[in-house]
Amino acid sequence: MENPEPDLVPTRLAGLPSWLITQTAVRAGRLVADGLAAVDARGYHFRLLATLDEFGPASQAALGRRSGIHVSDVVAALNELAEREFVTRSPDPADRRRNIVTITAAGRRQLRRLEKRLAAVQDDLLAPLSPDERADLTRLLSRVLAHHTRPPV
Amino acid sequence: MENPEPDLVPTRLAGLPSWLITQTAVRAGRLVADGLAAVDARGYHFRLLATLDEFGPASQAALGRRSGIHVSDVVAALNELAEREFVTRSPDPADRRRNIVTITAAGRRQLRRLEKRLAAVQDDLLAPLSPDERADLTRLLSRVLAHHTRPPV
DNA sequence: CTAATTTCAGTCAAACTGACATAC
DNA sequence: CGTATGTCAGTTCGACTGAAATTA
Repeated sequence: MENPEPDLVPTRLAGLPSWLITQTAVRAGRLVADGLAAVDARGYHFRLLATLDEFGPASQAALGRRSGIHVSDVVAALNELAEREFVTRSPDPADRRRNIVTITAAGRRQLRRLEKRLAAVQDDLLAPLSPDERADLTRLLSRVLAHHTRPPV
Repeated sequence: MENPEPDLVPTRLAGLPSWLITQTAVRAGRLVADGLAAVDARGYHFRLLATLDEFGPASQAALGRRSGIHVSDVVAALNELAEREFVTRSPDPADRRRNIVTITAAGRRQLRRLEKRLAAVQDDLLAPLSPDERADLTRLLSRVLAHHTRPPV
């Protein structure tokens, strides 16, 4: 019982930027989820693996701040990643509250698979746009997003 | 325990269009939800009221197709709207499977309130963009969205 | 004492799934 | 018969909330 194709879409919706953004995000999210599901992963996994690979080992709290994932969700996602041995958790001797999370070699291989999938997704998602238009869209969205992301103190 | 401000965001995320779109959508969704919550409404309410106002009375199934809301969610949202007397449901004499849903005068007043709120939200959301840039963004998103919305047969 | 970290057990809105009864 | 409609109960993902235990 999937959502059927739309009839006429009300112009009050179709012209509303917030609606365009959230609806496009629904489509983007589906493409991403499908792409990652083929490798038995989801968005949080990519975000955490990419963050670990780019910044190196980190505490769960730091990981959450960098990836934009809530700390409590970091716990759950890391459980899943650790179970598949894509990351390891070890206590920080310098601060016994912390876990130091490290990406493994298998985790890096998985990350490469996820990146490959995601590159294909971007191409699919932005299919109707020329390279210049894709750059425009990226630039505009980056500015909007930055404006709504108060800088870290 | 809200999500803290981001540290450095990994460039692998920050440059990914799918990530920009979904993250911007998170911000947009928050602004919309907050704006509508002030009038004790949510997104589904606006979408249904706007659809009813624009196309007139309709069955729940047609309403779902036009607003992009799943039929089963239309049921729940209409329950909420009917309880506040913003819409009425009456059986269709010509097809006894159907309910004919109609917006009431109070519903139209509520819709006007919601539209006012949403106009302010758009302005807030797109604050860093010039009018031309806003139009560019809207145009680009419309094209992407249209491409991923197969036309009704 | 306050603050940060990890963890757990929830909530929430939006989208979706599966099933059922009823009517066309 | 197959299909459309309305309804209900349940799930999923991402984001968030509140609280507890531990340690700095």
